Amino acid sequence: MSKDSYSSQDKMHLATDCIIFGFDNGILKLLIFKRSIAPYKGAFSLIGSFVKINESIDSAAERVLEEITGLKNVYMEELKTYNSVHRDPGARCVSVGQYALIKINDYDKDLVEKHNAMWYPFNELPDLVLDHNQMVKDALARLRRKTRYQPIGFELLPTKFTLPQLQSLYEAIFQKKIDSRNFRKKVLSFGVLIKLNEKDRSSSKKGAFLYKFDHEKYEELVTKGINFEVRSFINNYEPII
Amino acid sequence: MSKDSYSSQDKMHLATDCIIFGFDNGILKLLIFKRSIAPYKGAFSLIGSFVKINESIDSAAERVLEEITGLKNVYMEELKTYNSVHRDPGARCVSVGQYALIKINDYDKDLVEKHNAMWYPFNELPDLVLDHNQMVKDALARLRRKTRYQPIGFELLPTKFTLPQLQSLYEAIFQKKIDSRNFRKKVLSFGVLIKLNEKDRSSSKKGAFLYKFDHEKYEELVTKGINFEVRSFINNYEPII
DNA sequence: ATAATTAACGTAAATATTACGCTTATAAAT
DNA sequence: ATTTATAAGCGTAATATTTACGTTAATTAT
Repeated sequence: MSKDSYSSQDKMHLATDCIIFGFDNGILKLLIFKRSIAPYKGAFSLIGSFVKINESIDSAAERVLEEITGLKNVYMEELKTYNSVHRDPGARCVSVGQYALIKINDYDKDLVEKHNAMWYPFNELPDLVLDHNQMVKDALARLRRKTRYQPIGFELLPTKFTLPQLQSLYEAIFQKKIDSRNFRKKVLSFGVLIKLNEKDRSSSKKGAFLYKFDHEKYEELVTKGINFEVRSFINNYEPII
Repeated sequence: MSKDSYSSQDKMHLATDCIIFGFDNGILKLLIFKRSIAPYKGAFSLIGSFVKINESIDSAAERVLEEITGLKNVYMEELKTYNSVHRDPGARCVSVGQYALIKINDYDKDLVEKHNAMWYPFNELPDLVLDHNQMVKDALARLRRKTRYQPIGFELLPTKFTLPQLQSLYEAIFQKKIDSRNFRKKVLSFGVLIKLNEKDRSSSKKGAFLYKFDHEKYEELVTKGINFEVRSFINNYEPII
């Protein structure tokens, strides 16, 4: 949800709301915005839109996402529907949550600012309208689950990234410290990382080698039925409160 | 989808379709029905309904499920939305797939027959209307994924079941032979099965002990963060074609 | 009795995970 | 120049889990 105004009481509305994740220097963030128009003027909300009669739900989500961040071709996936009859007091409105993973340096800062949107650390989110806080929780749960068996996290990192960066992303997602030696061993063993002849020195004197994700190799292994399950993520991570 | 007739071209319809799994003596089956009214009269279809303005999507699914099988309190979960603009040539209709797992001996046979519904082995499904075959594929993929880490399969077995039965269920879901000694060891190790002092002799002279699922213990372990991941299911099972 | 069949139990070998210790490269401080 | 501090990178032994497969048990039919 997060739209303009309603009219008829007897019409079924279909909307989509985007749970937009970003990863900023060790911190998992969410893009939300402060509504400048009624209803819920001044309140925080996810970014969403009604679905038009001649567009698919993902098109609608892509449309708002581009409108607000300037980004196209973003990783996005359906989360679930939010459909309780009275979730939106203004009208019967079913909303399809979609979670998106974006590379946080790529978005259009002017656009975001213009729309009153801003990045909030996941742990410091304000109250959001309607059931949007629930959507956010569900999205993190899904992100965690998906991350267990699919190297989806790469969507949140720049194209070139270091192993320590990758590790800190997983630590942010699971809210859990990981042993760096075992982490390195495990992720390299999948064989989908290409080591570059370049270092990133922004966080240490020694500098860490940059890697990129080998999409081709990944697809090849997926069709072979290889699993990317990471056992150490599975156990003992912090619950989502 | 799977409804009566449409009127306006400019209205967004919301429907739900149920992918109903059953497990019958080693074979995974699906409950579908032969439409006796237009549109698609005579064609096979999933069981579905429009969602009414004053009911949630799950209520709608529960409503049709009860209408056709007589069953209440069935395990059911949202799969995903099917929302491409032209998926239904009759109108703009978004359908939410819901998959349900039922104990195949419990349903009301007269009701099912009356509605032209019937159980088909998963591997021998006929062509279904619209995108229903895709829904079925997606549902199996989801069932497999979910089964990996949650003992969801019990929903498909009678309350009392034997270990060989449980194994054959997993073999049907993953289309893969499992070593019975290792299977037994693994599932018992979770500690959520209660051995009964009763045997089922329907499939062997020796007879196999009956077990029941310990829901309480299961919930307790889940809150403790125990995982029910079964590694041997993860690898090398048959792809869904 | 014996054979045939499914169920149940056990154990060794192969793999994978976990818990650490140690070295390396470099910039900043002395 | 040398030392120091720090993150990065590599390796290995201990532990746990999975896999492969041999054996025994209960029962009915012959």
